[in-house]
Amino acid sequence: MDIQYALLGYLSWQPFSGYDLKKLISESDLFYWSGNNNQIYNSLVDLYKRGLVSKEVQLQESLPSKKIYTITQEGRAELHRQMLAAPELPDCHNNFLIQLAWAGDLSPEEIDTLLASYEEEISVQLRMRQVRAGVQPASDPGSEARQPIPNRTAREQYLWQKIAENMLAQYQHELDWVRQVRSDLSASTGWTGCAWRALDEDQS
Amino acid sequence: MDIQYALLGYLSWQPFSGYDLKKLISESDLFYWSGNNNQIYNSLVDLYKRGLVSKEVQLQESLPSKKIYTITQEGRAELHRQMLAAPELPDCHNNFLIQLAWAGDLSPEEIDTLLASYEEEISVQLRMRQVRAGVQPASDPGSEARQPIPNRTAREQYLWQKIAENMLAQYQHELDWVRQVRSDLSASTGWTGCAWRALDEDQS
DNA sequence: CTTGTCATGTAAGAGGTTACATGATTCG
DNA sequence: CGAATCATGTAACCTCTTACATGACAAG
Repeated sequence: MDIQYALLGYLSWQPFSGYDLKKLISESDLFYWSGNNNQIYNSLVDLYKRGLVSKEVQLQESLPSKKIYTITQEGRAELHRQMLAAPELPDCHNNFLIQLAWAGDLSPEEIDTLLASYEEEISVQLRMRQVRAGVQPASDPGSEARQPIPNRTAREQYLWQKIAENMLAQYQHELDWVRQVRSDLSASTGWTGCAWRALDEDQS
Repeated sequence: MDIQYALLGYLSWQPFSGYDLKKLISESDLFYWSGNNNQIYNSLVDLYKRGLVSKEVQLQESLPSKKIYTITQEGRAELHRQMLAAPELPDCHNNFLIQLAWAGDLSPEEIDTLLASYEEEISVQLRMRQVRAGVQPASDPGSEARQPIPNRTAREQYLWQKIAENMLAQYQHELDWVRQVRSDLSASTGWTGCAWRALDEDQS
């Protein structure tokens, strides 16, 4: 349950409703999230049961009533405990690599088409995330980087920036990798269209 | 269900038992896997129901009987269809980044301890995977790179090598990143132990 | 005498996804 | 008139993880 940790983290800044938290999490690239609310509302109920947050219902005229959650002392203690926990290794589920692993029997053209569409997807994703992270393409002066919650400490801002850089660099690396694989493969079919095929048939 | 795809992939090489497949998958770094067998045996049953593999029971004296699975024509067709499917984006679950996101209130020493233990874990993992992938530390002539199934085509071998490089590079990048963050943070507490603290208290 | 290998499975539970449900209001 | 926003939730489902179960044999 790492979504709970994220919820508790946001609530350590200020009280929020479930709806607010949903938006914060869906707008942030840090939290991989299915996009549906069920998990957040259930987690909040659970946090409440465990006494880590308190709840206050705000009635609104002609709008559904809000539930404002506030972090408790126990919540802050739990958050602090989690902060110091032994770090986990990242686990990356890259289905494309699995797909590629068995793609050796495809024709060079088919493989290249596959790699090209992966390259395109990664590059779109990278650009999207760059924009959201406030990386501007050197021109385009308008549109400031989004700053959802200001007034954080300098160290915290530094950490958030480094986290964003980490994730962007991963997409960048993936893009460089796929481009390199494509150029390798096209180079080797380039010299000798049948060199690969000859090798292949040699061993099969 | 990407484990099924991997199973079908291995079975496209040659027939295997569930136990064999379990070992292949657990020894390979490509497939993130909980380490338990349930998923594999169930997936094989499912593949069998869908007619993608056939099954043959081999009785052995004084050993449990084996079930040897062989890929069918429909299985090969399905594998080929999956090969050409639209690639998915990688989804990386890096819990450490989430942990770090809320660690801004820790003391510089506590953050560095946290980063140091992450660095250690990544570096251990990287070395382990380098060894398994056959990357030798320039000395140490013995111990060849493991080659579970030889007789693959040259293109396939190239792809598997690139896949391994991709994953190693990701760990390497993670290691570089955490080292850079550590040196940044220690540098800024170095010049002025209280510069950070002053900034922090300014804004809180 | 305990641990590991061979070889298969069941059962329970945690976790996450998809879809459905409500109902007023505002914007194009 | 249809779609999006605000705001919360339920129910069914699928996947994955954890733990348990068997039973002979070999190695330290």
